[in-house]
Amino acid sequence: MAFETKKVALPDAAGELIDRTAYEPVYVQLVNILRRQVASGVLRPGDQLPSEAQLCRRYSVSPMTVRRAINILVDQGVVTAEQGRGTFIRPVELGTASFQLQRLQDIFDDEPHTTVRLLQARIVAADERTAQKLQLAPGGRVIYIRRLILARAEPTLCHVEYLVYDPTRPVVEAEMDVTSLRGLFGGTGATMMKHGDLSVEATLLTEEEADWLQAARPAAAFRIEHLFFDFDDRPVSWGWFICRSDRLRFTSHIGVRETD
Amino acid sequence: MAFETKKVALPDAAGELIDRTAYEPVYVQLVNILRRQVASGVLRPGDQLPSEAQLCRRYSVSPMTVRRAINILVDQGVVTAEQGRGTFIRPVELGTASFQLQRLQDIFDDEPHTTVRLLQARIVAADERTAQKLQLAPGGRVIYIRRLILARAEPTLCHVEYLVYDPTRPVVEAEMDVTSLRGLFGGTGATMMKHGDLSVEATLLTEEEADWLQAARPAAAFRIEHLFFDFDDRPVSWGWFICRSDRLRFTSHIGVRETD
DNA sequence: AAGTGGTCTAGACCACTAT
DNA sequence: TAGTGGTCTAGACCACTTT
Repeated sequence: MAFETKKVALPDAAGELIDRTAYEPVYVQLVNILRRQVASGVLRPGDQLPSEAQLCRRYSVSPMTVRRAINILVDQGVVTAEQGRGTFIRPVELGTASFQLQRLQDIFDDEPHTTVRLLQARIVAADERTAQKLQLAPGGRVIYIRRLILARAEPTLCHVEYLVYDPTRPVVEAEMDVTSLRGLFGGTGATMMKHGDLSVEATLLTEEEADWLQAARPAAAFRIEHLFFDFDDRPVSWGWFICRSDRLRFTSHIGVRETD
Repeated sequence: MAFETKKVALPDAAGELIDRTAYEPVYVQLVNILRRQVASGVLRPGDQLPSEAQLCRRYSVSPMTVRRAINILVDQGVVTAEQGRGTFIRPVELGTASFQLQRLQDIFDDEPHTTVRLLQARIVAADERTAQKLQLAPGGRVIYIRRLILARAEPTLCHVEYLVYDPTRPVVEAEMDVTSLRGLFGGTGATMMKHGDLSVEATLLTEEEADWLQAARPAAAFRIEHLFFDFDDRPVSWGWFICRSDRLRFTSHIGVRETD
């Protein structure tokens, strides 16, 4: 039984050839051939790949093309290449899993079904924590903004943001399009940020937040904090999103599937 | 004033050359030169990079080497290349942020300071949800394991796991090294898993969990669920980690710094 | 000494976009 | 038509590991 499946699997995987007439580039075909061998179990963690010279002959491609394919597999975390020794299939590791914040962005980008409601917006003196984050003198002025984001009419996200208030900085005006998150994270706003730091925590909803998000307390939520800097590396925006956990889930996959 | 900084910045960034005697490969040097131009603001979102031919002449390198450098910048999300048009600096986007589960793995890997305490381990009949996840007939047998992980003597993580109980599968014995998480996620265990699915949620601690983690209720925590498959694509392990949010934080960065 | 991966060259040809 | 990125070749030379 086990023998039968092997008899079928091996020639299939080992017998693949490059199709020079195909739309897919050769190096992509080679990546997929090797990925399939890992995904099907022909190649297992710890196994050594054929050497680059062997792969050149086996698939009738030039060394550079083989190297390109292998570099991609290295980037994808499928194999590790060790100079002088060889290239080996990597075992699956829990730590390699990664979660994309794209899931949050998707909510904003689902335009016709997403609306932003302005809850508060006013100029205030920064408290100690805010002043420290935005590198302001204590009591410096900031724009305090509180937004509620509704996805398909369901309250989904709270957003609290503190913006440096400085009339000489043009960024302020762009940000003041307060009922559009795209202003901040999609279009023009993004081009005014050089970089930013982000962190994700689990937190309890406050009474106020639960009220806005129409959730019963106690309830757990994601807290996604952000700190953005302009092109002079000065902080311009500090704040956080609060998102009900049942409205946002981060998923990931480790190990090799046929294709990505 | 603004003119002065420009006078200093431009020749600095534009005047860099490749050092052929350096230990760093040429393509890495070129990546870093271009990254510095983005990080310093010489190149801004939307700006077009010099063409590949221009870069070849400018830095006296071959086309393949320039292409390699640019491909790396594309992979890093710094630029986008559009055939026939040119290569352009990408604006910073929130959605590109990614969080690595390595932060969790680090806790396990900090060996001398991490201990695993077995709370429960027994063979039980799978409930409906477990049977569905592990693709078992209702009432099929599973090994139920509950562990507490202490990092530097502090209770940090709970782990609940259901393993398919099948004496014909060798994986079971390897897993039964119940007081070592490395068995599952570091060494031998990992080589028996072909792939797995993971998800992260925010959740409330149950009474039992709060007790074990020595936390006051109500408290928020991360819930990291996992489902692992063997080389025949059969599920072998389903479970989840519960981690106090104050003991685990996921951080990320978007935009370009001098180097990664 | 033989075999491995790592870098780099100097082109060629193609597909696409703009003018 | 000119300029752009995209692919691919057939080598060369180097650094490293193993035998």
